[in-house]
Amino acid sequence: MGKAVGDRGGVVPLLAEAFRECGFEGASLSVISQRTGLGKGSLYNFFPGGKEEMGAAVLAAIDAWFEAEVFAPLRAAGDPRAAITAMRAAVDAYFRSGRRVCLVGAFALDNVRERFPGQVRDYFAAWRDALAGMLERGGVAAPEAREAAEDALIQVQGALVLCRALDDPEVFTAGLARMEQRLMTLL
Amino acid sequence: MGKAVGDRGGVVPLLAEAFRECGFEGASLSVISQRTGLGKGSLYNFFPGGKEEMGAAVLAAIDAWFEAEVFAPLRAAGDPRAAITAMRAAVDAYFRSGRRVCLVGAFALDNVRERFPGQVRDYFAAWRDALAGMLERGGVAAPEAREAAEDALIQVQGALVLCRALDDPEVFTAGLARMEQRLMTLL
DNA sequence: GTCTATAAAGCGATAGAC
DNA sequence: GTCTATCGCTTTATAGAC
Repeated sequence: MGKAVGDRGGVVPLLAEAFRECGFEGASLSVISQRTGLGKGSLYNFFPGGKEEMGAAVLAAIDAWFEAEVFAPLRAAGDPRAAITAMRAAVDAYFRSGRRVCLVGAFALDNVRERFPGQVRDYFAAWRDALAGMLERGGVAAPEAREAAEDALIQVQGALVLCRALDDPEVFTAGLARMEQRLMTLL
Repeated sequence: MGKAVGDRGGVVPLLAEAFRECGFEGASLSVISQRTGLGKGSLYNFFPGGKEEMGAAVLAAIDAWFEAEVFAPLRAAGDPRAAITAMRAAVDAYFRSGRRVCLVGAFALDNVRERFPGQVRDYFAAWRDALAGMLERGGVAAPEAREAAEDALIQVQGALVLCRALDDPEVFTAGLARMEQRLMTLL
């Protein structure tokens, strides 16, 4: 049984958790119905496009969160070293120190990716570009900044995979620490 | 339509490709039937346990390949630097420069993981331990060797995720190169 | 050993009462 | 706006002919 949620905006976070924990295909409408406390009729009232629209809404919400909490701060002027530490803290909090999966990364590996190719790509591209831009403002040359940004994203995603596979949260925490340290040495 | 394969051993690679390209849930029996050219009756003759047994057989085959081509060479005595280069080459070839997904990593992110927890964990643990042991023989202290090994695995898995998400094979190639370089600087 | 036919269950999605 | 009932389809798995 799930919570009672009044509007579409309140449903999206529950959908996101369902997709994260069960996978997009594994989160059937009956699972979603149980978790949200809403009947299928209500779900289709909020999302006439069905699961496809639910997935798109969840990806949009994730992108909006990162835009506000991670990308925008990176783009804002400010101490680069402080920005890196803030990014690390936000990422660690969001992924609950590795206990939470990155839905966008999971979609990318799965063939669910082919249903939301633009949203998956844009999420990572926006993150990479925001981080690379910040590094450039900190004095790093453009090609090196871009490579370092890609490397940081790889570190986050890889740490999530290995952390889940080994079932060891420390793997994620240590990986994030190395990511932060490597970015710091560039500045 | 698929190839005609005579025995169970010949079917497993086709199953692996089906799971990689469609995901474990997305690779339905009808898809598998088409790709292997075998009817459902034949498939259940080879794998009485159904998809569960197919998944386990594929994971076992992947583990066997890496055991022979990656883990064992790492455990064998020999020049550590040459061993690192050989590992990089084997990994790059196996994942087809990023165009192929790591099924074990995909299972780890998806909740399919809960169906094969031991096999997913053992694959990464064996890789990490073989690599860490090789680094130790090269003179790296045990804790640093283990961390470097975990970091290398993170690099591979993260590069596969980002490469797929951005649809850019160069992301994988560059990530592997950084992995190799970082391991080299330890020796 | 391989096939076709079929069973039983679950899926996403819809209709219509309230 | 929310529910229940139901549609049509696909799923995994089995049975039985050959």
